[in-house]
Amino acid sequence: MLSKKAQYAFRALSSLVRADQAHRQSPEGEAVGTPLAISEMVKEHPMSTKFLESILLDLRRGGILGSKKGKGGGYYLMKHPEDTPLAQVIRILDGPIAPLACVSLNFYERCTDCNEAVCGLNRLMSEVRDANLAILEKRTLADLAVNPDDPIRR
Amino acid sequence: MLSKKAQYAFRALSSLVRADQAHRQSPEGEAVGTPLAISEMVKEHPMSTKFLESILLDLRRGGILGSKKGKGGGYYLMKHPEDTPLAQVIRILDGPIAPLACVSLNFYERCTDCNEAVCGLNRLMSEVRDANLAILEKRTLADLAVNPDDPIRR
DNA sequence: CCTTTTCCCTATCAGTTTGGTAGGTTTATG
DNA sequence: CATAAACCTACCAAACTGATAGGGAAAAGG
Repeated sequence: MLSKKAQYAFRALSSLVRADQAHRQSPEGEAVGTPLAISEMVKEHPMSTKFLESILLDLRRGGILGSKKGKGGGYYLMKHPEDTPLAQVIRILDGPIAPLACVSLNFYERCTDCNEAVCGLNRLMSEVRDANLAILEKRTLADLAVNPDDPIRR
Repeated sequence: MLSKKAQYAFRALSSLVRADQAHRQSPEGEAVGTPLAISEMVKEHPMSTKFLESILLDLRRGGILGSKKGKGGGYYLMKHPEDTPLAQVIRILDGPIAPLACVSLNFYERCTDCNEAVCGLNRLMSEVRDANLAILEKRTLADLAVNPDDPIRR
C-alpha cells in the first residue's frame, strides 16, 4: 500500500502538472515553469501544510522538483511531466517497489537465509516486481493529470 | 514490501507443500496430508518458533491449513497446492494487495477526498493492482516448491 | 533598508505496526 | 499418566507513520 506521503505527493504533483501545462501554453512559456506555492496546492487538495512541505522537500532533494523562495516563489517540475515516471516518486517517498529486498533493483539487499538462485519465492517476486515496473516506469506524471472524459487525445 | 510474517509463511508453506507431495506419492496417500510439526519446519528454515506459531494459526483461521493436536500432530494443507493462490496467503498476513484502499477488491474503502471516477491516481493504481493479481492469483503454493533446475515438467 | 512572503530546517510527538517473547491451557497419543 | 504437540492471551521494545511546532534564510517589493 502506498503511504499517505506518496498519495499526497501525487495530489500535489497533479497540481504542478497542470500549472506546468498552463505555463507552457502561454506565449512566453519557458523550460522551467512558474512556481506554484504550497498554499495554492493545499487550497486545491486539503491537507496538512507542514506535512506537504516535508514531502515537497523530499521531491526536490530527489531531483523531481525545483523551488524558488520569496514572493512569487514555490515549486515547479524540473522536467516535462512525461519524463518523470511514477516509479521515481514512489521510490523517493516509500522506498522499494519490489516486494522483497532481495529482488529490488534500487534497494537490493542480499537474502541472508536463502539461496537466491534456487529460491522459489525469489523467482515469483521477481515476476511481480517486473509487472509493477512495466507500469510504473512507463506511466508518468503526465498520466496523473489526464481526464478520461476528455475528447480523444493523440 | 512483504512483511517478515508473509515471508516466513511462504517458507513454512514450501515445507508443507513438499510434505504434501511426499504424502500423495505414498501408496496409501489420502486427500488430507500427514501433519508436519512446527518444530520440523523450524529445523528446515531457522526462525522464531513462537512467531511462526502465530503465523500458522493465522493461516489455519484463513482456511489454508488444517491442524492436528497431540503427538504426531502438526499442520497440513487443506487443499492441493495448486488450489491455493499466493494472493490468498498475502491477504491473510499482510492485508490488501492493491496499492490504494480505494482500488482494493477485498479491502475496499471509499476515498474520502477524491472523485474515484475521474481520479487519475485511482485509474493508474487499478492498473497496478490488476497486474499484481494476474500473477498472484495464478501462481500458487505449487509454484513455491518448484526447482527451476529440475528436468522439464509438463 | 525593511517588510512580507515564501521555502528551508530541526526537533518533537502520539499512535500504530512490526517482530518477537513469555507462560500457560488444551488435546491427542501411547 | 507422561509426553508432545497445537492453542491462546498477554506483553514488549523498536521502528514507522502522520503530523505539529518553531523558528531560520532568502527573495521581492516598496
